[in-house]
Parts: sequence; structure tokens; C-alpha cells
Amino acid sequence: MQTLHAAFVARIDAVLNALEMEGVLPADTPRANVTVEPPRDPSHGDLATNAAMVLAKQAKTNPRALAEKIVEHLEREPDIVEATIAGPGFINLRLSPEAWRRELLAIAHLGQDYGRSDMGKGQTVNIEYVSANPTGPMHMGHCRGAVVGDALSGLLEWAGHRVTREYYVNDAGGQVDVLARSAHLRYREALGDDIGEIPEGLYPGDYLKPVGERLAQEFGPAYKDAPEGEWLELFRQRSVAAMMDMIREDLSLLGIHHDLFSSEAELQAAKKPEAAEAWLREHGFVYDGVLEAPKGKAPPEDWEPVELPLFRSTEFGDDQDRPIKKSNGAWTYFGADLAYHFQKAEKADALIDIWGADHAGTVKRIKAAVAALTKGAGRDVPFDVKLVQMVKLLRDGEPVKMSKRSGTFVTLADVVNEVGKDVVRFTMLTRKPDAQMEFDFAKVVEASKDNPVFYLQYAHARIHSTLRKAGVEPSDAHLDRLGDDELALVREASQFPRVVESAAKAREPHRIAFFLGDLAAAFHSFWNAGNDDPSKRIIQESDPELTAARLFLATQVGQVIRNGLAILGVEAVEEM
RNA sequence: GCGCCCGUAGCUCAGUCGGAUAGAGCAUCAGAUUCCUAAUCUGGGGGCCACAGGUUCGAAUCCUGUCGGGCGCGCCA
Repeated sequence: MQTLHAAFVARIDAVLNALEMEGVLPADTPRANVTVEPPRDPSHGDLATNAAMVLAKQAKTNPRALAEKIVEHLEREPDIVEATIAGPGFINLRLSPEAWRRELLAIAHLGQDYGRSDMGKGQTVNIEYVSANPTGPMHMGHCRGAVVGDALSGLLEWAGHRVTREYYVNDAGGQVDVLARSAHLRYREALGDDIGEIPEGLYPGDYLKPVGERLAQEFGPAYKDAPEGEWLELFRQRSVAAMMDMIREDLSLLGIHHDLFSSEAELQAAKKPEAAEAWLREHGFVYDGVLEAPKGKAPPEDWEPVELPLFRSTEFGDDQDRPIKKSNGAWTYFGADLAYHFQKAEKADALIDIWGADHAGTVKRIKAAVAALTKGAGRDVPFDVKLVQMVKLLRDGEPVKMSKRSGTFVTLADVVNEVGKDVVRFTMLTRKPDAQMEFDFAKVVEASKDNPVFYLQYAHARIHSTLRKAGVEPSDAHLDRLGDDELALVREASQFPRVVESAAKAREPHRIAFFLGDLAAAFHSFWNAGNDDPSKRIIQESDPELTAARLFLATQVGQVIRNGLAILGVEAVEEM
């Protein structure tokens, strides 16, 4: 069953085909810019298209003249009551009530699939998000990227992509050695040693105590006084595994479950970075060279020029070439990361990374490396890095103090426990991710006002309470009883498939959240009309046919709200 | 000094790869509840879309510059 949106996109397309046949438009005119959407001002009509304005130049005519040709065809379409040309060349369409009733049936028929699209054609998209270092629990700094990445995954699935949700486990760098040493300290503590203050440079958090206890249980005192070389590797593996269990648990509080956890250590053990380096060297992207001291700032005291293998990222707009290996021979983060991206690209048609804004400086080099590697392999895999800006935590307008050093950061689990999964997720999705945002506990726990989640959930709950109270089953038997006010709700809801597609194309899940706000507002408004005028209430005791039709309408509005919330991973409640 | 992101109503933010009279929530003012859930709704006031140029039929949107805020700038991760 086709949605109204899909049907009209197809119709406009058919008209343009016809115009190409007639020679009005040149053959194979690109149409990517043609849109079909409701005009901002509803008095202009139900749908509008910019086709004439976008294509006029290619047709070597002016927009209004082309619009007239298009209108000639559109007027012959059965569902179109009126097609008019307005302003610089918009074509406004007014649809028959029958078209809207059919859309209502389409929502009912498609149910929880209403809004899904095959736009993505089953292409595989790998989305890497979170990828927090496995050295402690998730804190609020990770939260926004986690939610945005997860919602984007859901959105792209709805738009017809196959999505792999991936987490890159940085278990090979110096930070996991620090973790292992910190765990060893807790291990000694569990065995009865007085460890005193946690030394500078080790992780102080209490979350390592259970890790130490388990190590003590498992190994007894075997490694208590042993030299580091005997236990470091073992303790690293054990503690990373423990941290990842903890992180997975934190993520599941937010309803986030990755499909794949990729280990940097395994990647290195498989010699993937070596393979990438060899290829890059062969093709002139990597050379041995000496970096200049950093400009603008005073160079570090121990600055020494050293020859290192460098990736030519300057050729891709970066400030300087970037080392892929350290002077001690180990891979840099970048060196391993480019191999990792190449590995992902082998199994996906497109890659997306969600990063915190503090990593913005490294976007150019990794994009350059991926472009070089994938094109070299004969596969042009589009790669997009979405930057998620910082979240400023407030409580009653006052910044919440955080210090990693003392271990007093705000954990994600604390926040979810305090305000709830749905609130955290939705709040993170009501702002575009590339702008900084504020997150105020005091405002967000309040069950109203500054909290748009409840507004949506209330609309959904109202619909369900009406269904419970009505004593009549919703029915599509008499949809002709629905008037303009009611069909206006269908018009609003019918935008959902289009919003899903455009949000997916732009990779901006927050658009779903804003659409749902508009839809809920339309419903609340419709509901309240019944306060002033009882004949507008959904339940009409003396008219079961009308009641059933209005219940049917309300049910479908609820369905669309539920579908939208499902994309965002937020629950639709039936009672409040 | 350089790079990236942002600057829209008093506040928090939307604004569709350039489109019609720039929107919403909060706050504020005036109203609506014997009634399907008022956690809601109706209406009013409030704008140099940071500033200055440019591109064109048309700019909040694209380009250049300036100012302001954030993030980053070693072989860290």
C-alpha cells in the first residue's frame, strides 16, 4: 500500500517524464532538487512543488511558463481538485478529501511500518558511536553521542538501510596499561595491602574495587609482589573486559545495544595497520619525515625533531602531515584508526562516525586516509563524521562541577536513574547535534513545561484513554463522516514518511523529534476544540458511527506518534 | 597564530541541499476546566535572523571579511 507522499512524488515524476517526451524538458533532466511538501501557509493548499522553479533554467524557460505545462498534466489527476501557480512559480495542489481518507487507511494498513522507506535500497551503513575508552563507567560526556548515534541508526534503518552499530574498543593504548596498574592496586587492596592514597596518574574511582576483588579471588596472591611484566597483560585483559561489561550495562540503561565491538588490540595483532601502511607507502601517501614544532604555542620543553612515518594529510587540507607511528615504534592512535576504518569499509557501503567535538581536529586526516585507502581498493565508500557538541550540565542554572582526576564526574547511570531513559534520550534529540546544548537536571525532571517528552507521551496517552472509555471500536466504515478539522490531522500525520526520508538523507534524527512535537500539538488542539464545542469531541454518545470514525482517526495519529518515538528509541506510554 | 562548530524573540531552540508574511516552547499579559486526562488549549505583546559586503528573479540559509562564544592544535586518546 502506497503512502500519499510516495504516490505524489511518483506522480510529479510521471508528469516530468511526460514533459521530457513532449520535449518541454530535455531528456534526463536531473530532478534531485524537486520537492513535494505541504506549503508553510496551509491556505495555499495541501501540497506544493517547486518543480517549475528548479527546472526552469534547464528547460530554458521561466518558472511560471513551465509551471503552466506541469499544471496542465496535474489537473488531469483524479485526486487533485485544484492546481494553481503562485508566487515565483510554486505549484499548489489541493487534494480531494478522498485522498486523505485513503491515507488514513494506509496508516492503519501499514501500522508499525508506516513511515518506513526503501530509499536506502538495503545498503549497509556502519555507524560507529560511543567508543568510550574502556577505563571507567560511561559519564555524561558520552551521552549525547551515544543517543544521537543510536537514533541515527534507527532512523537509517527506517529509511531502508541495513545498519551495523559498532563500538571501537580502544584496548591497545597507554590508557589501558594505566587501567591494569590501577586494577593491580585494587587487587592488592583486596588481598589486605594498605594501598593508601591512589597515586597520581592512576585511576582513582571506586568502580575498580570489585575488579580487584575478583582478581584476588581468581589468582590469590600469585601476582601480589610479582614484577609488572608478569601480570600487566593479564590484568589488562581482565580489567578491560570488566570495564566493557560495565559500559554495556550503562548503555543498556539507555536502550543502546551495539551489534559489534571491535578491538583495537585484535586489529593490531592481525597486523592490519602494517598492511595499510604498506599500501599507503606504495602509493606515496606515507613517507618518512620530520615534523616541525607546533606553531602559535610555545613548543614543549622536550621537543625534539624525530623522523617518523607521516601520512600526507596536508594534501587533503590538513595543517600538517600526521605520524602513524610513534618514535618507540608503536602505532599512533591515528595509525591504528585508519586501518580500523579500512576494515569497516570492507564490509559496508557507507561509514558514519559519531565523535565528540573535542576530536574535531582529527576529522580531516581520517577522512583523507579513508578516501585514499578505499579509492585505492577500487571502492568509493562515502565516509561521514558527525560531530556532537558538548553538553553543559546544569542544576538550577548552576554548572555541575566535574573532575575526572578526583573521580567525581557525573555518570550516565546517575543521570538515567534520576531523570529516566526517555527524558535523557529525547532531550538529547531536541537540538541539532552540532550546536552546544545545556542540560539542566532541575528543568528536565519536572514532568512538564521544559520537558517536551511528556507533551508527546500525553498526547499518546490521551488517545489510549479515549479508546478505553469509548465503548465503541474504532472503524473505517464511515470515514466520510470526518470533516475538514479531522482531515487536517491526517494532513499533519501524512508528512511522517517524508520527514523520515528527509531526516535520513540529512542524517539528522532531531527532525523526527520536532515533527512529533508538531503532530502532538495538532492533536492536543483538536482535542481541546471539544471543550468549547461538545460536538467536536471524539466520543459522541448518540452517534456511534461518527465516534468510530473519529476513534479510527485518533488511533492512526497515535500510531504515527508511536512510530516516530520508536525511531528515537523512546517509549510511547498508554497511561500517565 | 591556525583549524572546526555555533551566533535567529528576554531565555532554550527549530527553520527542509536558496523560496511565499521567519516559527515553537518557556517567561510575560488576557482567557478556557459541571466536559473524552487542564501534564492541555485559545489569543496578545515581543525580531537590524551578530555586523558589513557579495552572488541572483529571490538569502536566516551560499561566498568573503569583521566581531562574539565553544572545542581543539606534539608521537595523548
